[in-house]
Amino acid sequence: MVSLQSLTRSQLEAVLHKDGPLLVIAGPGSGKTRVITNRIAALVDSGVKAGCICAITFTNKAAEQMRYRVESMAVCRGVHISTFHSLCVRILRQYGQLAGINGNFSIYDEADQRRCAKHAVERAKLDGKQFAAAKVLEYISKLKNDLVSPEDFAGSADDYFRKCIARIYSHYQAVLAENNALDFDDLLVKTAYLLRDHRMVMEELNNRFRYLLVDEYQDTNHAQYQIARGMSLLHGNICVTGDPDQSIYAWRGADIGNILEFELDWPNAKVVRLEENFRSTPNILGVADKLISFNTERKIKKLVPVIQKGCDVETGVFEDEQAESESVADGIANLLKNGTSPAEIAVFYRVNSMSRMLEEALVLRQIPYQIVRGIEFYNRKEIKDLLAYLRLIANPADNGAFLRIVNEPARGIGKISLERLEIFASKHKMSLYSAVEKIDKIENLGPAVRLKLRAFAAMIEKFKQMTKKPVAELMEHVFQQSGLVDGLEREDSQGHSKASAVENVEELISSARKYDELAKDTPQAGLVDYLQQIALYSDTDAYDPSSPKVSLMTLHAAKGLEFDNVFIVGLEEGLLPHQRSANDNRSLEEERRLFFVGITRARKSLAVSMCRYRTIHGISARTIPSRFLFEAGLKVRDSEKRQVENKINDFKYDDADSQICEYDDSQERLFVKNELVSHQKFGLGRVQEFHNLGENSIVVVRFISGKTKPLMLKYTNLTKVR
DNA sequence: GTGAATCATCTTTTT
DNA sequence: GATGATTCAC
Repeated sequence: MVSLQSLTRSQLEAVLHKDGPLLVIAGPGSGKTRVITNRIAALVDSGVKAGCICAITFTNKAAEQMRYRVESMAVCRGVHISTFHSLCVRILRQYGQLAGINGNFSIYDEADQRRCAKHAVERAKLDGKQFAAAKVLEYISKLKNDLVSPEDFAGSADDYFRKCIARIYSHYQAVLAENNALDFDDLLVKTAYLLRDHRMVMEELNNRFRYLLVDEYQDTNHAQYQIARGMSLLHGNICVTGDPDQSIYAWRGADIGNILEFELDWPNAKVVRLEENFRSTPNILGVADKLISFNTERKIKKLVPVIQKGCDVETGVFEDEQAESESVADGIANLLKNGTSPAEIAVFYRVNSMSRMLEEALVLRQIPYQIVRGIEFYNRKEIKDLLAYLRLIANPADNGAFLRIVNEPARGIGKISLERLEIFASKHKMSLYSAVEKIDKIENLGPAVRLKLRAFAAMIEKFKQMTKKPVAELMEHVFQQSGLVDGLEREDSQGHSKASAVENVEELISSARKYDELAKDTPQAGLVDYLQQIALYSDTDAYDPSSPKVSLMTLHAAKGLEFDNVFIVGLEEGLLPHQRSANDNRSLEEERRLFFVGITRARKSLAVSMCRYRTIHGISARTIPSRFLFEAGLKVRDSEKRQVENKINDFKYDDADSQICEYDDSQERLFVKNELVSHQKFGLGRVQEFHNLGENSIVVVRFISGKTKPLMLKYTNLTKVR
């Protein structure tokens, strides 16, 4: 335990507040983590049993880190620390039967969900093109996050589209139930309902966890809010920590209102504000502060710097992403040369696809890096295939798993045969797997296919007998016996075997071995538990703070982390703020917070950059500097070194003042919403937004093609149509 | 009926 | 540039 003397007065207040609701509004770098761990220690110190404390974090990784910190204080061993989703899995396995949930449920990932959604659209007899799976799922997910059931929604849906969605939603839930599967959102939804509808569950959980702690509370959605509330209803010992300015998950249903209205919900709540910043230099904080002040929906909060002045935030403008990447890599190489540890350097970007160029530049300079969530490990084909075998073994009702592997490796069981199997299964309301057991009753199947399907089922039955063995052993066995390994080792037409795929599977098996080791003494250990855990594991969790590597990650993944030196790339309109968020003010403010989060990760140095041209979807296009650069007061100037003298570029970004007078100030340069305009390349369009930023004014135009584009007035030839 | 090959489509962020 | 749907050759 850190000596209490080293805490500030407000930190101390939060640490020592024992009973009753507590809201900690903690700005970036304000020592929140320290407060949480010390508060847990203080609770245990005052006689609370460690097992009665439950801390909920946002990511598995955060849980792991907190577990590490808390358990390093020996008395605190036994505190329950997990994410909402893991906690829900545990609750559902224990109490799920009350809501008709079989304990060995599968957890469906995006691909499985898409399949179910398609199925649901079919059953609702609607057009799969008009109701694309991704769109439908997005809608359903929103409903679930708000705890709106299919019945509720069917009752309130008043237009055609919503009525259709309501039908699909209800079919979708039926499909999931048939597969004995829950999707990510269901984990929360079912738990919230369990707490609401079964007083016994609520009481038991309240008695078990006398103290509840929720971190990153600004990013909780309504379902999570209800779960947290239900779990502390009887004792009221709920402590939430977070920062409204760092809410970046509204798109996933996070409700910033949860934190803003905590005091309404718990009128006797104590509120502590941590506004001092022990992390960043005043230079960095100044930029963050200026930027975030452009947001209207916020509680005014100052960032009070504590540490001394450092160097200024650098802004680079580059020709294209290659030049940008090289400059970043050079900058990193320089830092390393001066003795900085690679673990203290990070590069952030808005979208995952932007990592490629950076990687190339780093590889070239032999700089070690780790990429947080690159091509996701658990999304690889070979991994999903093997896991699908295990899923089917654990949960024979899992049609998704069945379809994935019944012909993987190829066994000569084709689409048409499977269609017939599916028709039979749905007619008799059974799973595909049990339909195979009744295969003699199915008409229209060739004798060869019958034989093949029977052999497949026999193989799965054999695997089933091994489920008591350690997961790693079973996995190894399945990998060998299923024929997957042969498929991967066999050389393809170009003479390459998929050695890396085999390596990936080996990695999976060794991680299963680790699981067997760690879980062997817990009562729930086994195949089902393993699969349920792994389903919640994302590659974000692969980030290892102790390894001496430069970190590359999205701005979202950067939440909760800090580094001495930070690079943020791609400060361009359409990218940051992202195109799809530029339409309404709320998501624009979220983009601003996203940049804010990125900025405030940096302790000593921060460099942001943009490109004049960026290649998106194979086409290189002229970009517009992000409005956030101007808002943050960042001077955009050419970085001299890497500039290619290009006469075609009839403009320069440097020293904005020098070019104010490049165009006259007439009314021609002021636009209003819905005004008709014409662009020499894109044609006719209507003004959607106009941001009057002087010479940096931005017009967002929806063109006749249906595309909406942000344009920087000074570089575009936009004329009014009268 | 099966499996490979081509074509078309969409591409933000994540538990 | 990956994923799924469709086509095409066996």
